[in-house]
Amino acid sequence: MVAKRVPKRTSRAKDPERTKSNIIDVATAEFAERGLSGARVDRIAERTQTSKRMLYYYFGDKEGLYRAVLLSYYERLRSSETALDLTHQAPLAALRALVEFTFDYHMKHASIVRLVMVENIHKGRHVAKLPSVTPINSTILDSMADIIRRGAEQGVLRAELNAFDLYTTIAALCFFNVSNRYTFRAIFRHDMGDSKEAAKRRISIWDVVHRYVRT
Amino acid sequence: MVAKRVPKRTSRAKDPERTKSNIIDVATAEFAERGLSGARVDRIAERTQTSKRMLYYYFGDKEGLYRAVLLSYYERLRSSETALDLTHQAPLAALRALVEFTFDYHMKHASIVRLVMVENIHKGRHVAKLPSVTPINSTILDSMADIIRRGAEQGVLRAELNAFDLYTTIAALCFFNVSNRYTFRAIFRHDMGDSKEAAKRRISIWDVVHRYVRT
Amino acid sequence: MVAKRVPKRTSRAKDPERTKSNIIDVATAEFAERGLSGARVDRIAERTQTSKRMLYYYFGDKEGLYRAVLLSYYERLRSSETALDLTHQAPLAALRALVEFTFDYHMKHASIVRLVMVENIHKGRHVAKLPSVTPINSTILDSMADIIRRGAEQGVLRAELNAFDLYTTIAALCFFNVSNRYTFRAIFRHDMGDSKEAAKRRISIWDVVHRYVRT
Amino acid sequence: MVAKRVPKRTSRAKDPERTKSNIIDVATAEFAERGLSGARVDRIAERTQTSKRMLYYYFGDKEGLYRAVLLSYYERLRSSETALDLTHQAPLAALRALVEFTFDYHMKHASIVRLVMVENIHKGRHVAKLPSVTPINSTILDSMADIIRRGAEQGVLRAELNAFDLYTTIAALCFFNVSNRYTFRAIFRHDMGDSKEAAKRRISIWDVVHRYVRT
DNA sequence: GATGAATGAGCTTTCATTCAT
DNA sequence: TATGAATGAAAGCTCATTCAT
Repeated sequence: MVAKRVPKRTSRAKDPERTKSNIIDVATAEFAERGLSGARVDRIAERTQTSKRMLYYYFGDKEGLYRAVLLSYYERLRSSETALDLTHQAPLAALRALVEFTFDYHMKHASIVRLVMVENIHKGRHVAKLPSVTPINSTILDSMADIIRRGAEQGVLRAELNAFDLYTTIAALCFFNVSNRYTFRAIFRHDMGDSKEAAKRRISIWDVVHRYVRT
Repeated sequence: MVAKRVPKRTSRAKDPERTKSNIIDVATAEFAERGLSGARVDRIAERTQTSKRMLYYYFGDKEGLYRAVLLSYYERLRSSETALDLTHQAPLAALRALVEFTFDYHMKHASIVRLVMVENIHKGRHVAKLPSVTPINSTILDSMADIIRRGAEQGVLRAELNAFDLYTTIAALCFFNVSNRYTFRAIFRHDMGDSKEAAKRRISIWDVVHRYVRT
Repeated sequence: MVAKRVPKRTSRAKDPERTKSNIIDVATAEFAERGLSGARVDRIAERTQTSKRMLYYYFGDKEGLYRAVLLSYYERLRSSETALDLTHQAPLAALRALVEFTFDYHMKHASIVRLVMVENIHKGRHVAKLPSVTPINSTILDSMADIIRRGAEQGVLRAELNAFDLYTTIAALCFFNVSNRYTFRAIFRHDMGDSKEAAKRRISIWDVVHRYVRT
Repeated sequence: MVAKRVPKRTSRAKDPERTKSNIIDVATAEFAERGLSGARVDRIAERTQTSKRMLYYYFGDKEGLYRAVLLSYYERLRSSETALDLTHQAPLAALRALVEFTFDYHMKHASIVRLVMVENIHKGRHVAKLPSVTPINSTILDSMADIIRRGAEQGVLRAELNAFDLYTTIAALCFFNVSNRYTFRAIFRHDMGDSKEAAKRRISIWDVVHRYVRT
């Protein structure tokens, strides 16, 4: 009377790391595209090399998978920022590099912008559960502070500048270009995603920042 | 255990407009809080003065209700902006008024910011179906252009300024403060929603804009 | 992209009480047969006049349904016991009536015995959540005490008898005959469910009780 | 996030018997606690010194393990009963010893009582598959018959007593105290597991039996 | 013998929507 | 117009079991 469950085998590769990162990649796309509640576990599983069962095996539940996606994003962002190596450039050049990198990074990785939006819709409930995220990200503020200090010493940047405030300004200008693209297109018939428009906006943003920081 | 059939309605006021706006208010909160797929029709109906049936009666389906919510938002935003009456103020004063209004409006109506985020997650699919939205919103660009023209004439604003670009800058800076509040708090331990922080940021944003536009 | 869910109709009777009690009947059988975790919601739904969805509509979840089943059992047991009307019979006759009723009731309603076993396996976690059960059941102890008091006054029952203790004895003897039937059959090749065996046991149990209570 | 492959085994003692009895101990607890369908193979494996594979290696499947648990219980019960050595005691003393042993054994080994309940829920389907159980257990009936015969000869026990019937009475009274503990607690606010209550009940049960058997 | 990774079937639950009254 | 009852489809998740090493 107790139904025996006999799994049929299909024989697949046994590389946990590969399996996990494959799942995360697919999940990133789905969560970025549809949000947390809009995402479908089945759809993620389908596009994966593995079965749905493995999502649960490795990540516990849908939310656990979502959290893993968030973490993986922040880790990648940090690596990219670190690679910029701002400390060895002249203050203004470093700042410009940071602005342009930030702009380009957001434009290129739209799905990440979307993920951050999704997470804000959820009031940051899930990032808050990733303990490793804070230290990862505050390094960017250190870089910012370093640029300002050196710039002030050399007389090319205003000494009153605040690192967090300046970073917020840059982030806001770059993020918005991607985040609000669709409503802006609908409302103003202006496509911020168009590459020509984007190029102009990139220059414009540097202009805004430059005029704000210079002495 | 047997639920006796006791009508829960307190007011049987058959006022369609009242009923509809009540539904929209409740729905706005729900959609802003949970997004389109996270929102629950049952939850909306529960918090309404009416029954679930009415919700379908007036708005067709969940998406129709969501669209109605979006439209209602844009209409209210327009009214508020119109009330500013920028044309009769000196260019710089008008610009500052607009910046501060935009900042305050977003801060005060966080649920609207969230709604816009939700709509962008859905790639603007639903605003696009609201034909009346475009004309509603492009008036703000006209105001912007008017300020720039007058400012340039009076020599207080740079003539090269572009209306759309400038408005985007302002919108980005103000929107971001609300939209990315939660991830910033988790990542930088900085609460952009705190009123003291907000007051400082408000000044800072005007500073950014001012330095950008002045001659 | 948002899949519209359009229910197809089959047109069915609209009698909530009927629907609910139908579900409870079917569920009683399933839970008694397989226990809480062994029971299948699908199987219950299948044998019902309604759909699976209604189980959740009325009872919340599987456990809620199980609780409703338990409650319904205790309510029916109470009615039956009350119908005995022990107070108007002579003490010994009343006691014998109670013993025989208890024996017969357990024999006839084996599924209820099984339900009580299931609930004890779960350490009474679910009955504990049924607030109305205690008052329902303690009336039997009152009857018991009344019989003992009257019996002692009339000199036909020992005065030292304790109501709870005596009831436990009766319950134990009657319950066991049904509850442990299967292991006894396997171990002793004796079928306590056989009607001849049962008839003998019924007499025997009254004999045990009688010898215990008489002066 | 990457689980490094560190073997958790502390003792690699390849002692099959030891391994098997370890598994059975853990499984006994799980099956007694949750029943057959409520038990989780994963949970059992976790609490074992070995891996899940071994569990299948030695017992075939979940049901095989359950059967092994049942068998192990009946074997232990027989040893204990045999150790009582009732044949060399005076009839009444022997009977009392048996009653008190039975009571104490059930109280002490509640998990065994639960296991028997579980098995009865499953209608004895699994004990029935254990061929060795019948002979094991009928020895207790032989002892019973022996006591009655000797007691009747000596004029201290009623000659009409039936071994099976008497044993059933004793078993019922002792078993119930453990088996129905939780529902009784919920219903009558009486804890049959409390040691004071149990001591009183132990005396009471002997009283019941004694009055039943004496001449 | 021993272990982590993998599997498919099936389980409980939820959701937007519509019918009967 | 209004409302509780009802619905099918599908969503998230769990389970006993087996493979590769």
